[in-house]
This record gives sequence, C-alpha cells and structure tokens, in this order.
Amino acid sequence: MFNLSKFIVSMIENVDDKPALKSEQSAMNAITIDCVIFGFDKGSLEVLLVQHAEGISKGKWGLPGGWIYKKESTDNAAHRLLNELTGLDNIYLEQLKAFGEPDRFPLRRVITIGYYALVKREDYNIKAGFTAADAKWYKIDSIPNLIYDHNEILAYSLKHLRQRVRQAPIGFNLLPEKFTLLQLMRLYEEILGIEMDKSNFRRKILHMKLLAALDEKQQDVSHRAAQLYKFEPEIYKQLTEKGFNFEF
Amino acid sequence: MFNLSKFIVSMIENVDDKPALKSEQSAMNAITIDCVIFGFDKGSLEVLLVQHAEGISKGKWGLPGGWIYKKESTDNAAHRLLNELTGLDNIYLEQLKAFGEPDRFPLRRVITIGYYALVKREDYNIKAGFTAADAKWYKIDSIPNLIYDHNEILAYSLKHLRQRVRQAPIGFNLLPEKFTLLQLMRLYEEILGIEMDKSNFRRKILHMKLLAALDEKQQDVSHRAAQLYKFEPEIYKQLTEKGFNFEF
DNA sequence: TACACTTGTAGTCAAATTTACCATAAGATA
DNA sequence: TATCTTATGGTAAATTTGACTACAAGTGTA
Repeated sequence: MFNLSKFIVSMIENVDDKPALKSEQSAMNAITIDCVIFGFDKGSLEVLLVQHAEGISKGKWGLPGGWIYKKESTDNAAHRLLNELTGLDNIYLEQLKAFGEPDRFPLRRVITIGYYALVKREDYNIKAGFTAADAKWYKIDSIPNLIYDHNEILAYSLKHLRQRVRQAPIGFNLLPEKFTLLQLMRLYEEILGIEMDKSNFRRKILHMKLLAALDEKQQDVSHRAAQLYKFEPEIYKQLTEKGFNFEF
Repeated sequence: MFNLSKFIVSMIENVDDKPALKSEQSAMNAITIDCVIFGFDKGSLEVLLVQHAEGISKGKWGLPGGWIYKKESTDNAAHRLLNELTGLDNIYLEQLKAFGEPDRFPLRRVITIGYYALVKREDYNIKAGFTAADAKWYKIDSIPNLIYDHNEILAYSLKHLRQRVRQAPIGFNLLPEKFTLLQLMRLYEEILGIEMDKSNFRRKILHMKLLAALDEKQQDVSHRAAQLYKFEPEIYKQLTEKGFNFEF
C-alpha cells in the first residue's frame, strides 16, 4: 500500500538533498502548509496526526503538511494536501495564520501556513486508505510531543476553534448529516469545555431556526429515540446577511 | 529628507533587478509583509497608505510593507517595518493571515502575510517623520484603488477588526490614554457602523469594570466637561482568565 | 442675570432573555 | 408491571436589554 504520510513528511525533511517534490509540479521552497484536522468521535474532540518514518525525527508525530505548488493558491494547496491524506473533498477548511519563528524548522528558514479542517468521522472512515501506523486520531487532551512547532500550531488552532465555534455554526461540520440535539450539545460542551443544560440548549438552538427537524428518529438506542435534525445552510445565509449573532 | 515609502515600495518592485534589500540583512525572497494601519481621527476610522514612487504602479497607493529578514520572526519583521514607517514602538499589532493567490503579485510568485495595527493618532502625529506626499491617512469609506491585492487585504482586515473589536477591548488602542465614554462609544459606532444609545452604552461598559475613572475632566470644551477614563489592562486580564465575554 | 443650548449622567420601566429548575413523555429492559 | 434512561416541554425568578425621560453642569448670548 502506498504510504502517504511517509511521503508527505519525507518531502519536508529531505528538501536539501533532492528536489522537494516527487511530483511534476514545481513548488515554493521556503514556505509550507500544515493542517490541523479535527474530528469528533464518541464525545471526544480529536486531531489527525501523521508519523515521521525517517530523518531526524523518526517515529515522532506531527501535523500533516506539505509544499505549495507555484501555480496554486495556498488554499488550493491545503485542499489538495487534505485530499491526498484523507481522500475527502469538500472539507471545511480555513486558514489559521502563518507561523514564522526563524528557528521553527531546524534545517533552514521555512515559514508555514497553518490551516484547520473539520471532518465528519463517518465520511473519513469510509474513504481513508492507509494504515493506522501512519496516521492516527489523538484526543486533544492527550497529544504527544510533536515535531517542530506543531504543538504550538495545534494549541493555537484549538483556541481559534473555540472562538470560531461561538461566532458561526461551523460545529456541524464535525457531526453526521443527521444528528440529535443532545449530540450537538455534547459537541459544544466538548469543544468549549463547559457543561450545558439540555433544556435550555434546546430552546436556544431551536429559537435560532437553523435546524430543520427531519421526519426521522434515532435508531437502535436503548431508550426513547430522539428527533433527528439537520443543519440548514440556506437559512444561516439569510440570517447572516441580516447581521446575525450565533452565541450560547 | 529620506523618502521612506519610496524605499519600502521600491524594494518590492525591483526585486528582480537587484538585491532585494539595501540593508545588510539578507531576506527571504518569496514572502513579504503588508500592514493595515488603522487610526481614529475626528470620528472617522482611517488607514495609513503609502504611495509608489516608481515602477509599473507609479503614483498608485498601497499598504506599507516589506521583506522579512532571514533571522527575524514574521512578527518582528512587522514591528520593524511599522517602526521604520511611523517611528512608533509598542504598537498593537496582530497577524491577519497569509494571502497566497498565485497571481497576486504580477512579476513572480510572492505570498504576503497581512498584519493590522492600531495606533493612537496623537502618538503618530508627534513622531512621524515624512512628508504627506509619501504617506497619507485615508478614511475607510474612501479608499482608492490599491496595488496588487491590497484592496482585498484591507477589506479582510476591516472585517476582522469588526469581529475582533467585539471579542476583546482592542479598540482602546485607537484612543488617547485618557478618553471620555462618548469618545469610546463613537469609536465603536464608527467601527461597527451602528448607532448606540449613550445611556445604555454607559451602563454596559461601566458594568464590565474595565475602565478606571480618572481624577480629571475634559478640557476646553464648550459644554459640560465629561469625566475622563482610562483602560485597565490588569482587570481585563483577570476577567479573561475567568472566561469573560466582551460584547455590546 | 436670565435664558437657551449642548452634552453628561442617572434613573425608570416594560420587554426580552437567561438560568436553574421541575414535570412529564416515550420508549427500552428486566 | 415496575423501573430505568433519555427526550421534551414548561415555569418562575433573576438578569439584561432597549427605549425613553429627567435632570445636571457647563458655555455662550441676549
């Protein structure tokens, strides 16, 4: 099987020895992209990390990343790298910021642009095509020591996510298409690290009119099945145009 | 007089002809910094622009910017450039994001990192040392066509400022040390483009306990002099640690 | 001095929202 | 049937918001 993460990481470490890319594309050589990929599984917020297979940091984990082709935008590069890693398209992806400490990369001066992505674990599990030895989901409260400044990038992205999730309904990108109100609440509780009241959360979120009740209920649960809802991007769009505030 | 903005801008345009920098420092060559410098004067939010003196975009205005030395962080580079331009230290400065469209710079592939700064106009007026022909404050509702993607960077920074100003009390950086509540309210009105109620604003902002009333009143006004206040960073720090929400 | 004018400051009150609860419903399981 | 778990609906007090009124403290002027 093609070992993707080894490929991605080795590109960076070996840049001084050989052409940066095995691809036909020519890439910029002082600037990279690193992605923090968030997932949500069984009540826990997780991050997808890849393992270094060779070089000075062999065996250590890091954020997936890579180089930017000269003819693509940085956003495109991030999408491309994400697709190469997970097989997913149309992922929610946003730039965080550039990380530019002069000594962040040991071999030479490389600035990296951090991105963060939110993926639905159900989609990911189906399409991902590499072994667990290469890439692995880590709970955010048990992240190992990462290469370079990747811990810093991760910490920043988490801080950013916590802020962002209060401003816009991006949390839905971490849930399945159909979800219950309690699932949604647990997601917010986990991301924000707070406890909420079921009943009040319910009233508040429904009052926003962002959710559409489906004609369906939860299946295979050993208790009363909850109503399933889906997120309505259309309505969100309408509301934001009128200056809408998404808060808890 | 040393023409600073000509210096700054020419560095970028002439990079193919000669060494990028007239300085002794060596700089990275595919990545720049551009700064959106906000000021607040007579009730209007303004931005400091510099004029191109030569090259293909002679006479056109743009954001002040420059190159990053190999041995300095991007944040340092932004502070240094800002200091070279305005003579100011300790300016409030934050990174926006990297702008990486492949054709944003016409001559070759250059990615720029956008920063935005908030300056007190009173400080600026004292120390700035170049002619009005080089650099000029523009009201945000009458920005001319700028070089490259600088209009886009400016638009993004404005959007960002509007969001940020609701999250954290950064607006104070645009006001003098001592200010009245009405001045502060006008600032928020201008930035957010809304109208507020004097009395309610007063109640709300004082309730946050972020302001300290000074033993001083406004001078030389032809009406009842208002109480002067100053911002208390200490208290803000305490409050943010407890999870504090700054909203209007 | 009296008066109008401007802005600052305090307070009121109804409406809306939040918070902390409680109560019941709807299943599943033993 | 009894019991357990989660879903869902509701209530009442506390708090916050928004619209508005009233008055205070100065300036400038007739």
